[in-house]
Amino acid sequence: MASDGDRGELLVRLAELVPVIKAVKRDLPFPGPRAGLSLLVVLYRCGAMRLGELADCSEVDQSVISRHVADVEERGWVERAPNPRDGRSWYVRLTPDGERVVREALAHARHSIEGALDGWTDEDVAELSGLLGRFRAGFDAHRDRPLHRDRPPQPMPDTAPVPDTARAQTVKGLR
Amino acid sequence: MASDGDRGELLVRLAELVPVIKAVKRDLPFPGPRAGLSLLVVLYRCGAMRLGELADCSEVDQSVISRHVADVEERGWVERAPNPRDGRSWYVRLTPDGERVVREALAHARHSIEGALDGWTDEDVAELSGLLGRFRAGFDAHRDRPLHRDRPPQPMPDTAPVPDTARAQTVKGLR
DNA sequence: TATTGTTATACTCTATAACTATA
DNA sequence: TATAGTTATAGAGTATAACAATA
Repeated sequence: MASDGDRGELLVRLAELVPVIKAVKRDLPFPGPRAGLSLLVVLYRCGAMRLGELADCSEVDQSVISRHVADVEERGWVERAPNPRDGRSWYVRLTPDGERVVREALAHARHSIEGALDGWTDEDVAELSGLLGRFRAGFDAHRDRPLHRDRPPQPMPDTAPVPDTARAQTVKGLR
Repeated sequence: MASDGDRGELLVRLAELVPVIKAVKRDLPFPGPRAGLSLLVVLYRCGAMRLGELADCSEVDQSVISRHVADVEERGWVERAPNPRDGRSWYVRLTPDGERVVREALAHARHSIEGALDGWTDEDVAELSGLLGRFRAGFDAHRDRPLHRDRPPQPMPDTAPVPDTARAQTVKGLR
């Protein structure tokens, strides 16, 4: 088991990562609120999911996700499909345009951290990625409500996406 | 040099750390706004510094730091001392009470990530800490305005801390 | 004229609580 | 009765711009 001092050192290293992530995120040429991007990345990695799952993965309240999804939906980056097995919930998935936006943002961010990896070997980078993944998995495993990043993509219901106008009606209870 | 795919993987691992940090921070029994805590941790690690330096380290605007410092100062966790070599600037340093608050917060956070490190050896943890430190240093080195985490503690001017009432006067220009 | 720090203002992000609809 | 999602509201966090004091 890792000693207390070692854990303390790791904790501070993680804390010191926050300004770095903040800087990388700020420099992104992302059109629209940055919070929407985090949501798109989750969908890009894990596939379509319900809003509540999206909230859990993002560690924010459902009400927050609800607004952000509405925002990126208006921008045409995600679309909804009703859950045929539960009329209360929606599936959210990336549109092709949304996937393009995510790819571009990730490519830019990759460029931002490029300099930080000067002199790193492929093995060094893989080692860090692996340890971070292990840490994240361990954290999820010991959590009441895991962030379940490794949740396998749920099967999408084979229904057509719901156009915005039609959805506005169903939201008002006319479904 | 690390390949593009490896860097992309690392990037996503870093992004996936954000909800973890968010969760740990949320659970802290910290009295007062969480933003103030980040500031205290920087002072705890790097020692006394000016507000502008604090802003750089925290990757936020000076105006933001100005407000947060005023807040934690009111709570008695930091104190200011005038810079004898430059009448425009202040040094900010932790009070004993502020240091206690930081230690308690860090101890609690250490406990929060304990479970995530189940089965880790001291070497594993040290390896991750080391790689993160190296990454951070590399990022700083390639930045226009580095976050200079490793900035050595500046010598504190040997003046007495400025009481709140006295400072209110100097702020109004009566120094 | 440039820089340090403060303040006014507005915008983004977030949580809480009340609500609708469905299970 | 419980759960998924929405909306109203308020609070926290932030950046921009204008400002005062000092270099």
